[in-house]
Amino acid sequence: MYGVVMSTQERLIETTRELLWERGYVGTSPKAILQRAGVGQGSMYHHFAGKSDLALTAIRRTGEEMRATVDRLLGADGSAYDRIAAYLLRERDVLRGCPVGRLTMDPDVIASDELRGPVDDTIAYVKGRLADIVQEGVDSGEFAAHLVPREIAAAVVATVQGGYVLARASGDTDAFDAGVRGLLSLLKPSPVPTA
Amino acid sequence: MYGVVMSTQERLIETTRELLWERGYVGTSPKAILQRAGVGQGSMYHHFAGKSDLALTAIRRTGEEMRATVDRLLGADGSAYDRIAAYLLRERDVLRGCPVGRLTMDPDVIASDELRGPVDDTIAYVKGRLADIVQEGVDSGEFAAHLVPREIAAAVVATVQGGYVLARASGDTDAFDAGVRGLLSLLKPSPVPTA
DNA sequence: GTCTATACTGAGATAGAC
DNA sequence: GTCTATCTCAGTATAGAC
Repeated sequence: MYGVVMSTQERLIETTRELLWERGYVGTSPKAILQRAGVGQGSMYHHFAGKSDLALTAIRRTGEEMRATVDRLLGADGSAYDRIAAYLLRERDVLRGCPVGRLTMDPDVIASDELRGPVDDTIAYVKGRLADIVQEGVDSGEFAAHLVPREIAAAVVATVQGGYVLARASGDTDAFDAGVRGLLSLLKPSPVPTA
Repeated sequence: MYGVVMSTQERLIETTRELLWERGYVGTSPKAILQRAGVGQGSMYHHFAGKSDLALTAIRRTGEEMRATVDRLLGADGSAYDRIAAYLLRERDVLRGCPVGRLTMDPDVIASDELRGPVDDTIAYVKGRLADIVQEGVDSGEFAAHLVPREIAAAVVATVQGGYVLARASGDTDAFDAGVRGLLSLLKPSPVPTA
């Protein structure tokens, strides 16, 4: 990506993705986007209808990227536990938070069905994929039969999203890691005493 | 609280608490506060140095309130599991999110050690109290000995904070409840086969 | 203490030249 | 397509009257 010459339109989208991640929708002004992208006002209003239209394009792309990442992590080999652990333990820039989840705290995003749409879809997709894995684990006997896949999946995604909150509150990534380790310790299939 | 006559200063603080909860720090303007409080500009700058000073006062109070709530829930009778469940299952206005946790997504709050301070302190306090309960549960044999109290506490708080994200993304409180139930199903002490 | 008036910058969008 | 005016209103704060 770096060093690649991007079209003006691409630069606007990528810059908007960065700023939405850093500052959210309310905290991101068209002027800030244009300055960072090194583009004039006219270009933005030529390619996009306005701030919300540009943001929608950026959010959709970020959502697509996240699905691809999740597919890669959860589609790998290994037990159900291993794949869930891979999702939880993946390298992250923890203090930056989640580029999708953070938008749920944005009042203007939540107030707009159009902007909230891709956020909702992306998170629902991740939960669904995780629920599939948990179901596999239950079916194979790896996980206890009483576990409800969509509930475990929700807990897993919530731990990640909440982990960002803990880490950003303290300014320390350890808080994120602690939560993840706690969940994994609860999820770990105990070696069944077959005696 | 309702119907009680509040001083102008009190009205400013309470209104700011509301708006910070609804819209965050970046999304809350002094003008919006003044209009909702029905107060003129002068009063605000008489009692407070500016937006950040007023916000700091409001955040501190919200943090105190949260500690009191947590003390009440975790100080009740019952097993460790029961008290943690009480915390997780307490009545909440889920779609509003957490008035403290949401501030961690606010770039201006995170950029200011002064504003982030009470947010960090409050969340650390909740984690600490929960860790105490988990430690009790481990000591009494209610929880497995390999569980690390501060990790389980982090997972519990993260599930709540992340649950808000899931619920707000979908516009449905069920997503929050699912995550909480998932975590509780993992945490539930299995009836030990004493045979 | 509280109010209104004023000031200045930024947010968000439009108009029109090149 | 991209740029630079220009416009209107909101954000944040100060000044000074009552």
